[in-house]
Amino acid sequence: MADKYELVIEMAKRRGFLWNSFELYGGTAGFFDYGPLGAMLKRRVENIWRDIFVINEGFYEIEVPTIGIEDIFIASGHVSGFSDPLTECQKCNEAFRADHLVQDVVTNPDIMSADELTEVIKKNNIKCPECGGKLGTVYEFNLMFNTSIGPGSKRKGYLRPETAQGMFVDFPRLLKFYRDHLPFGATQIGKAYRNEISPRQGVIRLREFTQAEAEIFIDPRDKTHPKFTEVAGIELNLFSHEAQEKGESQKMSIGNAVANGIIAHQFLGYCLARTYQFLIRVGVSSGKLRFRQHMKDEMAHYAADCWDAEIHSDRFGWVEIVGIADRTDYDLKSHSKQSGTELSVYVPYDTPKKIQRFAVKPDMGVLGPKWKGKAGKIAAALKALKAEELSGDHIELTIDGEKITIEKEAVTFETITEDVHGENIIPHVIEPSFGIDRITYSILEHSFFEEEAEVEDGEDDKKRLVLRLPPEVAPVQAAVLPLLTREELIGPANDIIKKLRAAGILVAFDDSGTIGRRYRRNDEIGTPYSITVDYRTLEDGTVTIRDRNSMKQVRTGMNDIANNIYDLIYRGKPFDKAGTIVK
RNA sequence: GCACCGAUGGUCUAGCGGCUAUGACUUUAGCCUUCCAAGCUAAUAACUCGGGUUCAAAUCCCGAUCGGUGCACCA
Repeated sequence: MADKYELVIEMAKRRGFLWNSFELYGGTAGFFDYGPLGAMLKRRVENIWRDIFVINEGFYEIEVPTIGIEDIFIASGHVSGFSDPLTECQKCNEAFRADHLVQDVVTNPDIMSADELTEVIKKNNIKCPECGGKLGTVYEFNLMFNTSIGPGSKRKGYLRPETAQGMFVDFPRLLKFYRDHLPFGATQIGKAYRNEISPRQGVIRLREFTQAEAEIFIDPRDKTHPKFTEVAGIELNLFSHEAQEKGESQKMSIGNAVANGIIAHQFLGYCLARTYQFLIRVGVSSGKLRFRQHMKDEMAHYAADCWDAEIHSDRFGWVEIVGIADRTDYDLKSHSKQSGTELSVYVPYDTPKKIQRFAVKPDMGVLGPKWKGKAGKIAAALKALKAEELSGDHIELTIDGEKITIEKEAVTFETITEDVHGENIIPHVIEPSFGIDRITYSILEHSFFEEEAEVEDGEDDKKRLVLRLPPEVAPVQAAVLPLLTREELIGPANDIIKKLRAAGILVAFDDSGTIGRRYRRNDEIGTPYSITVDYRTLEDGTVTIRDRNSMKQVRTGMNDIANNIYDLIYRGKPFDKAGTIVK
């Protein structure tokens, strides 16, 4: 009956990967603690993400407050759009979306306030669709956690529901940092918060979770990627619109998918490829990974194309762990409007363009003294006029409802030809957005194996629990085990520990119980390598290294043990090159 | 948020109105042990919380919390 989720979570709790938060006080749904091993695992996943997106792609990381002011979320649409108007039946207590109930009677319920919706329901005598009962007052349930900034409640604040807005808000600073050149990107790894109505599914649906997001600002006219050829050959499991209608995903190279128009453009394809490489590197199994394209009706209206990386989970089926979207210029435009600041990039042309422009020049020397305070408005109105409107003897204007007549001497106009060297464009945004908690859980589930161990005569079936984590993400990277609990073996073991720690390797010492038990303990938490000190160590200074996956051993010198282990973990050194095979 | 089901050491579990609350595994200390968990000895450790019924509640009732399942929600 126990499914894999149960097995994995049980192990994770017992060994210190994941704990329910606030357990001491009974716990609260939607919150999880990372224990000592879980926190380390998660940190290593984040660091690999940094290696790929920050170091190799050059998208510097920023860090902004997790609390945002109201303006940000008005611009992003979260204040209005991240809430649902609910109404409850007074009789059967069922809750309904008020906007859905009135959509037949009014044209655009989306933009109506709760009060307006209440009014509409009352006027049209709309009843509970379940039992026909009376419906209560409409209220907004917003999924953002809110708070107030400073004493009193004047300044509203919200815990951010995504890290993305931080990068958009800092756009002008980022643009300067990158010296006014497109494309550029910024990333952020941090907490985000959503006050889910009823979170279930353990660590899959959290109220506080960690996102790793990149916002990459590109020229909307050029969505190619200079390094596209590097990834064009990578084959992905694609679940496109068409594939979803057929119900079957297809293997296809990124190059082909872009060429055939399945993926909208190179830049998006490139992000899919790097996402794939990241997920495989941290330990998601490729056979349980697919990229699903959003259907047209599921995509945000502003998005050009959107793909989710999904992993297959034993209990939950296909689960979204990454979203990769072309958000076009939606976010920058919204913040531009809300803040009243232009958010654009000046892009020079290769060769300057000749542009013919009609220019109106009000003579402020005449207008100023005559019209005083109104002169500014008059000048602005004049500039908006066309040639034929300016050519009469008098020009009639209406300023603040007052008719004003301007003599033609007060204004000159001409059509001028000038060189234009470039233009301001609003970049498009490509957004790969990663749910780090879901990825961390996926790794645990995909790495978790229950194996039949060899059984000697007269023994029952034996199970070996092993977490086949990639060495690079394993929280404990090496265990040092004296074969027997004896002083003379513990000495060299401590020397080895010192060397490994100096090389930045997280190492555990364990001398409790039989050697077999200790191997199993380490298998269960995914420790990739165990170093055993035996009596031969005292004779010739060699130790054995045991490989967690194969349970094979090599014997090697303890002098360069740190380099040896480091190469095994980080440089992909094959295990049989680490020493001479034992047996 | 609604409905149904569940909750006992770290983990799994016995209990069915009255016990000093089973047992196993784990863990810890010691013994033994020269390479793949469960040899020996000992120790630590639990009735989710709050009310109620009763002489007496882990056990019955009510509520809360958490977990599971279905519905709703998931920008």
